[in-house]
Amino acid sequence: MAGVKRNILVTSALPYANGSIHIGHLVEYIQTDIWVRFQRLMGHDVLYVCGDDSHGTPIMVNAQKRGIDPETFITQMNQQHKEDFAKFGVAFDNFYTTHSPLNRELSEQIYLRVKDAGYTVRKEIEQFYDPVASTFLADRFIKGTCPFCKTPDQYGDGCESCNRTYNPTDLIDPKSVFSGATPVLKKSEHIYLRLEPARDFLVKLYEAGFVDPSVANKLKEWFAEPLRDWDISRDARFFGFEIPGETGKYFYNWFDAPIGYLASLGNKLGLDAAKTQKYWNDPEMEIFHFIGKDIQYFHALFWPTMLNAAGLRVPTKLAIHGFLTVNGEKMSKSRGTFINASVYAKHLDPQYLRYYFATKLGPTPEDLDLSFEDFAGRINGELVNKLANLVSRCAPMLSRMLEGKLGVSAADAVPLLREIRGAADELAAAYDGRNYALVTRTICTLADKANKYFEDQAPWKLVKADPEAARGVLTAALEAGRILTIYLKPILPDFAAKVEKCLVIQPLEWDDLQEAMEPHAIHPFEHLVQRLDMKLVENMVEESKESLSQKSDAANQAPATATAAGAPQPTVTTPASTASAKPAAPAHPDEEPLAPIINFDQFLAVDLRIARVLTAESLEKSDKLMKITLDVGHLGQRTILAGIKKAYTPEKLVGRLVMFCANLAPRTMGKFGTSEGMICAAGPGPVEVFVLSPDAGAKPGQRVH
RNA sequence: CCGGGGGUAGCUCAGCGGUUAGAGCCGGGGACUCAUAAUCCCUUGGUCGUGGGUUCGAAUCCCACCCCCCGGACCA
Repeated sequence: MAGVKRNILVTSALPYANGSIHIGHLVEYIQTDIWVRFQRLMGHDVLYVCGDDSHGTPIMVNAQKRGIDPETFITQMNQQHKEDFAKFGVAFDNFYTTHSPLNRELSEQIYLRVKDAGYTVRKEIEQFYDPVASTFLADRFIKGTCPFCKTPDQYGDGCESCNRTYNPTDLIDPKSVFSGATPVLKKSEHIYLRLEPARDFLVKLYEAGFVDPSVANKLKEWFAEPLRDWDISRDARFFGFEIPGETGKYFYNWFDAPIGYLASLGNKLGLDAAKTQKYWNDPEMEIFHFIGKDIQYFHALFWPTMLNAAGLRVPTKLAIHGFLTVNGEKMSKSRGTFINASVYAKHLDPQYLRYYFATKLGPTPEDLDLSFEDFAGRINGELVNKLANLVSRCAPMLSRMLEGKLGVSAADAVPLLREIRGAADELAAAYDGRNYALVTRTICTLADKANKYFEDQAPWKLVKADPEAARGVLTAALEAGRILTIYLKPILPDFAAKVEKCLVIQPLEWDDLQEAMEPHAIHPFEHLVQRLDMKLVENMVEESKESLSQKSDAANQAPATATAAGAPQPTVTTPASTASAKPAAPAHPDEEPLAPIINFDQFLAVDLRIARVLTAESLEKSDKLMKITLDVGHLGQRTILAGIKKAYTPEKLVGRLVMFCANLAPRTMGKFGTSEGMICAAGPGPVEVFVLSPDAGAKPGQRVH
């Protein structure tokens, strides 16, 4: 059955050591863990390694905020991550960190070979520089006034008040956080990884099954244009590894992060850098990376290019999953659906989530939804009522009425048991192909049949007339339960352990499904899973809402732009950009914080006016843009492009009075033209937008005071 | 607007060229009492997003359109 013994290295993406693990991340780790447990159950050799992505500016900043050094911070996060994963049964062979001597050595060696192979190029770019501290400044180390809302003291990558993102060059009155000096633009040389030389290699790789065909199609879109070089260096004041042969230059953390897979492997096996690479290169070993679709770029484009250029083998396959939504929407802190792993585990059995995700996971990178209603239905209706019930109704009866002794399966159960055993190959193929939804569906169908068999035989009646016949029925039903437990074991290891204990059998392997149990005595039954009470879900949601107010806990607040973003977080980078790991804030938070206090002069600086909408036109080629002309009385007419298309039709706007900002600098918006001001509206957008109007009597052109 | 995925019973989904379209849950009726009020039987419920086309035959292939989700552009 097991066939040839496989040697497999499996990884999950490295979570970023800047925030806690949440249920979005868990999709990936649970998916991977189930696959690993399945392969082991089949008797294959599997190493499952992972670790934290521990480098980068956000980590520096976060550590600084807490008044600790980055090393201490990432050590704490590493511990927390390990604990969280353990709660969910995610059984890594090793959970390491990219901030380790082995990873440094590997990164240096791989880099030097990539460089020697001609895959790097130096380019000069302009960047802010602190002339007093003599250091280049990453976005996070520049503060200034937000160019949009004028809030002072904002970081160089985005405003915490209005949540808009921008470049540090856009800031008004920028200052270095180190010296307070005004940064100057200074040229800096960055090192880039060239991708174009790897073009043919990559295309062939995709065609050879590196990814599933549906994914390959998407990847090939990138090849329509020349592949742009990837910036892999960061200038000093960076938490990471210095690039060999350079001064003040560090590896961008996305360069050393995937190398962390090798480091974790080598660390597990006690190998040095050279031996780790040799081990990695073993052609007999399969390598599977489980990742989210948000980091396809890195794993399908950069990573194979790096490996190939460095003379290392490329992984066998990328297993890509989609994002998690909760109740059909993105996880939301204010709704309490942004649920941290530790909070979940406090309220609910982690097995529920493993089972539920399994019922939803297929081989494609489709998004999956955690609907609480569906969740409770699955757990109670399938896991408890079907699966657990089968053992739960047999074992106690056997103990109470038949001395707890198993006999020989009743003859009339032969077709049932044959059918259940017959599903083994189909189930194994489904597991191997990551089609867990099919696995659970199939198992449930078989459990239904076993329950029906039990019902038809009515052993509770039979036991009075013919105890031995009843023993045969109970034995058969428990045999069915045992085989189904083998099938479920990768998903529900705890459940399986309890069944093994109750039936007094050795830890189950896939091959054990062939042979029936010998007659023997069983142990008293204990519940395999508790019924799920919706009240517990509500409690969990409540606590998740509360943690929103704990602003002090920066780790919990940190946007999950981890290497392993299992959550519906915005994609952080593009393949061509000089990607900085800046967290992209949601378009509008549900509850915007109060902006800092301004003085009267600052208020006066904003010239708000009343205007009448003359024309309004929805722009065809824009998702949300509307072109509006305003009559502003003595100030003449204005054309404004406003992002309110999803909320308003032209008819609803023409003729009405609105309030708008008249002294905002004109802004060119792509191909759509220039916007001369901004119409005032409230709401989180883009659908919920509410344009403001004055009471009757106001005239176009009047200023709002 | 561009790219990707999807629209099948109230809900979650399977089926992806071949008999009268399926499952689980939910609803309704009944049976049973071993079991975590679980189980078993019966049952209501669908113009398979819309309109064309190809075919002896289409939920399944092709074209157009509508709607939803995910990226992107753009916006905020």
